Amino acid sequence: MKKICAHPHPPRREKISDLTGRLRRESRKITGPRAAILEILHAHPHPLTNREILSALPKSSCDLATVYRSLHLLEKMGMVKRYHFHDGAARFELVGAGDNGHHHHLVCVNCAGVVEIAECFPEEIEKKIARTNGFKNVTHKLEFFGTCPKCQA
Amino acid sequence: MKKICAHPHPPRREKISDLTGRLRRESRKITGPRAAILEILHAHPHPLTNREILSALPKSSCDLATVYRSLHLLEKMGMVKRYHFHDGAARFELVGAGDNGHHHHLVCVNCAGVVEIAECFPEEIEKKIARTNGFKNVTHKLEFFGTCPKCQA
DNA sequence: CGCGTGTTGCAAACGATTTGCAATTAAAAA
DNA sequence: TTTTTAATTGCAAATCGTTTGCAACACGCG
Repeated sequence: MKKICAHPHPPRREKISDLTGRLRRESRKITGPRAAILEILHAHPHPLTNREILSALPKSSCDLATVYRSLHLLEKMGMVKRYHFHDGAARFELVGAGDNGHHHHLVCVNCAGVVEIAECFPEEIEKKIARTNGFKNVTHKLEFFGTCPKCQA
Repeated sequence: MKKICAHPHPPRREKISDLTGRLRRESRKITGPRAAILEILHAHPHPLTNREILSALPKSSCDLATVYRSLHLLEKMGMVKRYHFHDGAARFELVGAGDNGHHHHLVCVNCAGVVEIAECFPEEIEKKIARTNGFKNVTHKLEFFGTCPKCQA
């Protein structure tokens, strides 16, 4: 119920120094907690909850509130993306430098294991939907749910 | 920030008596609160939060906890479907009798107005995703977000 | 090295949702 | 219709994820 299933990974990765550089450029401080959080996000290429990040952090590096605040900041700067899976908790994943981070996941409803999915909702159809309804700046949230191989007992 | 935008509606509708019948068949009681909640869901063909349902109910028909419990029951019986839009609150929408209720929404990020969307994620691609990753019983959650005509100031 | 502003820890506040329990009531049984 | 019984409700307290006020603190510029 807690393990992570198989998950092939895209090659986009960014050096930690690049990450901190982005922070510095916006006159934000590179504090201990932030550096540690970036390390964790960098090491776990899956959406993580605030609590998961906290417990992955070296021996009480910081307070849970700081994790929340850091992720807000990173999200506002476009460095992480927020996801919502089955439970109520928000999850965050690092976004590559050039990358806009838009992609989807296939989540196991049993063990919560995550696989990144390359496929996306067809752009032309999304445009048509926007046009038909007179909406602007239309985007989408899309996640797949199912039972992973290991959990098909 | 609170009004509902335009929203064409599919013809699927079910008589209240059919709804209560479904309850009765599972030896659940047709109580005042439940009947009232079904009325509201039937009258508002959009996903509603528990709180919205409560305040739409005739003059304190019941407690908020009862709304929560009723919607859990209805969800478990497959009579309503749960959605998550931008804010943290769950929203529920009645599911037609034959219908499995699977459809998506286009939500205005400004006024929270909702439009039902007929389009769905291509089934063959979903099947391919499931096959490729060895997952079973794969479904998806898909919602569109954008700015509705009225909110494009 | 000292200062000023961005940051943090802590605890309290919050909003959504859940739950224990005793009182209530719809529906089956008599 | 009355009785019986199990489902249901109200209320308040408990949870959970998340946010925030505030005083203490620490980057990093000069």
